[in-house]
Amino acid sequence: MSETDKLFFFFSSEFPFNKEGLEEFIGTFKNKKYKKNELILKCGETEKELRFLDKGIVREFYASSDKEKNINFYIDTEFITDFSSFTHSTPTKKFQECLTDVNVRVLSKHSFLDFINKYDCGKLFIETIFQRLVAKNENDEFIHFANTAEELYLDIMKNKPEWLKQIPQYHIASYLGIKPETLSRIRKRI
Amino acid sequence: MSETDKLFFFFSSEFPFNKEGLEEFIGTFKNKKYKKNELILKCGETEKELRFLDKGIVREFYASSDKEKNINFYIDTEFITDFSSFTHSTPTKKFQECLTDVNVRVLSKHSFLDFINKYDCGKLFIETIFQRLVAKNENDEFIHFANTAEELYLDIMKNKPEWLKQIPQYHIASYLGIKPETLSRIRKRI
DNA sequence: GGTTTTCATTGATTTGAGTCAAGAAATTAA
DNA sequence: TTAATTTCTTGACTCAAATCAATGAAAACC
Repeated sequence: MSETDKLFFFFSSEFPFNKEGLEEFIGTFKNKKYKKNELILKCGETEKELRFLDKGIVREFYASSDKEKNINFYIDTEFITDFSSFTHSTPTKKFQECLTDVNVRVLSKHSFLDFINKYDCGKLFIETIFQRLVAKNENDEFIHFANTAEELYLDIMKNKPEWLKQIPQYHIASYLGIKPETLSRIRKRI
Repeated sequence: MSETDKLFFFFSSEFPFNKEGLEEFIGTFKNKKYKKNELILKCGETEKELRFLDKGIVREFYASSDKEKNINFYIDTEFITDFSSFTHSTPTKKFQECLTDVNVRVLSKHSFLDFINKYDCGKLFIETIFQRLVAKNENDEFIHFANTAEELYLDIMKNKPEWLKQIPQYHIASYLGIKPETLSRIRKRI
């Protein structure tokens, strides 16, 4: 499937766009490439573009002077924009780093705002995004409350097997909030 | 200030309503009272009303068979609805319990939808709510990443002193993710 | 006002994850 | 293919928080 087709497929199945709006929308995206280990987004920056992951793996994490914590991994084609930063023009608190070479499709905020003004579905898109973010955050919060690190790991085995195939274990450990040595011991137990 | 005035003040300062819409909106709220220790919301229920806290203290928490974790306390006048559950008619994962006698003002979902259809500002209200929820969730997530339990407690001392005056320490401990004995020892250190 | 219950503190002990360090395995580079 | 680097595993030890248990303080109740 071409990159444009993937975007089209993603949008038409996931978002309430009409065909006319969707085709114009996708046509305005541009290609962008990153090398493994490059940072796509840095804490303190303000999002100035919509970014759709087309190929490769991205980890998202918090970092301070003495530590890091992974909060998500992106493998499938999906948006990897910090929508809060994008929508309110506020600095992000997150980093995004390429775990492989990465292709993304990007749309400048300017183009996006033009689009919003022209089509109702653009506004609906942003609404939908925020509602889903709330649902995801609350679900994650509950999952972390209800499960131990070991249970979370079993959950990843079941529901995100591609993570375990393609992401180093020390990154998974950070995502689970434990040290790599501890994850190694959990794996031995299982 | 009367209860209606509080609602009016809250909305007009916080949300982009026009005066006409706002007055009609507030007029349709009804009063409701809860006793200390009563549950306002139970995991598994679906929100069928907008709920505005007018007086009293509410704790919000997750619970499973063997444990609980507090995730928020509400003291000031503000909405205490699970908007995800309300908007999507999905069961909530949260509990809300009164730590004191409580007065709330409620609006049925039916009345709210009527309102949405009549006034643009109603739609904007829900949009704003979700955008703020995302911002709050992300901020909380970062705060918990960057700080130890002791630092979080110092932060509460500084920014939420009313919590420490009015909420039992074992509930604060649960909010911080530690045991009451540990919080007691942290307090001795400070 | 006195009693009962709840909440907070303190001490002694246990426990599970972190730390440190070494070596094995796997991946990448030459 | 071999060498170099990175990642994963394993063991010994440390430490911070949980647990267990008892007491003291405060609040709620009659």
